Amino acid sequence: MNMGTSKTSEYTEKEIAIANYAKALSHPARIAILNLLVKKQACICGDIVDELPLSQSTVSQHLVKLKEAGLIKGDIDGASVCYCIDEKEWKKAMAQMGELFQTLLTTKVKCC
Amino acid sequence: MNMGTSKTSEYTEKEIAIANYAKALSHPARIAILNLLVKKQACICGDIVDELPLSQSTVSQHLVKLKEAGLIKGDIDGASVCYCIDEKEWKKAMAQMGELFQTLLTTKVKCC
DNA sequence: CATATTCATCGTAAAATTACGATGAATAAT
DNA sequence: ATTATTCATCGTAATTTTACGATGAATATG
Repeated sequence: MNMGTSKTSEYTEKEIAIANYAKALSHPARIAILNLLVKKQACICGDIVDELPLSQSTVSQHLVKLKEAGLIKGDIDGASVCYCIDEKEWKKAMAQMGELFQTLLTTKVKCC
Repeated sequence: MNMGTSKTSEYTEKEIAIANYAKALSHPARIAILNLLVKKQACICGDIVDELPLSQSTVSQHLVKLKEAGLIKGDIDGASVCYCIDEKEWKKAMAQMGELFQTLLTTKVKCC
């Protein structure tokens, strides 16, 4: 029995990509950082630390995760660093997530 | 110095809500489950296990997390359970996440 | 040059997440 | 009634995440 077994051994690229973006957004501190970057309408740096209930090193780690996910970029500007939304990458991210959202929103569910 | 200290001791409700939704989506298995629920256009149950590279108990745990986040619902149907997208809750979730996305997309960043 | 500021990184500890097998409860089938 | 199927939960181990202080590199300021 069980001839047509189709247990996948991996996930699709898309699934992994979306999960990674979601992971980058899965902590309130990182959402707060993104909001700060927009609200201040300027590339703040250590100011982020002042606005969050976290130490400098912890904030730095969150910034690394946002950078790794490609959601923000940080340019060195003298002694300080200028962080801001990476518009181009952000759009790519949102396009991928939006695709999933749209599918789930528009597909008519007819059960339960 | 530092008179106007405004280090927040907490995050906003919105930040926490968005982070929670993102956390629910932060694992490829859970993205795959959502896609399966849509693709099959029917409330599958243990079939999910056959399609994923995970054990039954692990899949069950992922389903719990999706349920806790309010993204899916599961109705008991005899011996099996019928899972499907919770349309109403899903729309609420997407509205909240979409709000953040829109803000970050439309706000003109003028730095870096 | 000496000192201060800004930020990243290292080491470490605590907590959360992920995954599995084993077990059990509930319903269905024989 | 017995047996099989479906799913949740428990216990546990391995890994990842979160957070902090300490330290260090780089630039700016005195």
